[in-house]
Amino acid sequence: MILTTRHKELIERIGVFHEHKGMQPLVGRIIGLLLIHEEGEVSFDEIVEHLGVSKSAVSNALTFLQAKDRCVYSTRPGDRKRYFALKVSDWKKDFQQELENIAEIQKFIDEVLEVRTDKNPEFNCKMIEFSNFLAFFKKEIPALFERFNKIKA
Amino acid sequence: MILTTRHKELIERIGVFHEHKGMQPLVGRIIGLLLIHEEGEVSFDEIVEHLGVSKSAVSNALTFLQAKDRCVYSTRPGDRKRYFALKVSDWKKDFQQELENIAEIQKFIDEVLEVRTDKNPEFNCKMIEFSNFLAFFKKEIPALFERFNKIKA
DNA sequence: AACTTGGTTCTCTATTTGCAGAACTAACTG
DNA sequence: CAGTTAGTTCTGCAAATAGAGAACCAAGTT
Repeated sequence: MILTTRHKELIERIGVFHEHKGMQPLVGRIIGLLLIHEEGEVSFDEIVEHLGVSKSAVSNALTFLQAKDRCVYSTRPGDRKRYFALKVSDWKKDFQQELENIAEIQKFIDEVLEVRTDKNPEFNCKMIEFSNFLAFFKKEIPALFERFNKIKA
Repeated sequence: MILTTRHKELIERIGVFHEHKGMQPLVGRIIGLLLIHEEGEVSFDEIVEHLGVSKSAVSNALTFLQAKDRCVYSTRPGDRKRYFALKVSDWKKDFQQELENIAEIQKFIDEVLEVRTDKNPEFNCKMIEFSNFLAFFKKEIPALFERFNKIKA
């Protein structure tokens, strides 16, 4: 597959988006490439060539993506190459994970409430409300997916 | 206010939590301190002392927090010091912002769909479903807050 | 006007990060 | 078993980051 300027530019933007989420640059670029590549499966050296980076960098980035369960490879009979693909099927799981992650702050809020005195009841009150909201939010996550499945059907 | 080991350890953990979100270390620690400090308002040099860091580092971190609208300071008559506090009142806005941020990926998904051929319809199909879900999710965010307000009342 | 206080800005440095390139391994190939 | 292919691991470096410390500024004090 030949990448146009538009493809390349989109890969870069997907890359920086993921950088903002804390991923290292190349990891984000690879996600972009795997999203854009028409076959969805891209060999190791295609990644090296399309992104113009070293084999070592690609190897490390792919190891990371696989460890995070965001990427898998398949092989073909009579071909030693590995063909890497995103686990797009898992987007629900991933998204749910992200939602749960941002609600993680509740643990800290609750710990903070344990150690706080009642010198500033207004502050404490706000924190309690936030904690309650986060608890509510966590409970709502599965319901959200159910409602989506319902309207889709 | 005297910080116990438990306080300090909690501040550190809140710090690393925020580091994982891409903030620089000291910024996360300051958030922790402002959460834990019983008055909720902490002077510049109290921050310096409690966290054992330089004035310059604190100055930069506070500038950042204020720019991100996560922190404000107030002053007191006859006292030149600034007393810094988290904008805890804004937690709803902040949380909503975070939710919208993670749904930002939809823009990229849609752009990707524009440039993809139909060589892998299964892949495309998954992506379309994901995009639909994200659109649904964005619409649901305000409703979520409304429902919370209702059960709270 | 010199001194203090409260904070900012500038310069420099230690650490960390992200990657290149080379050396290496493992499996196949002639 | 020498050579190729596919990818990994190791070593080293350039750039980015985070923060220290000093110089600095602005406002009040003596």
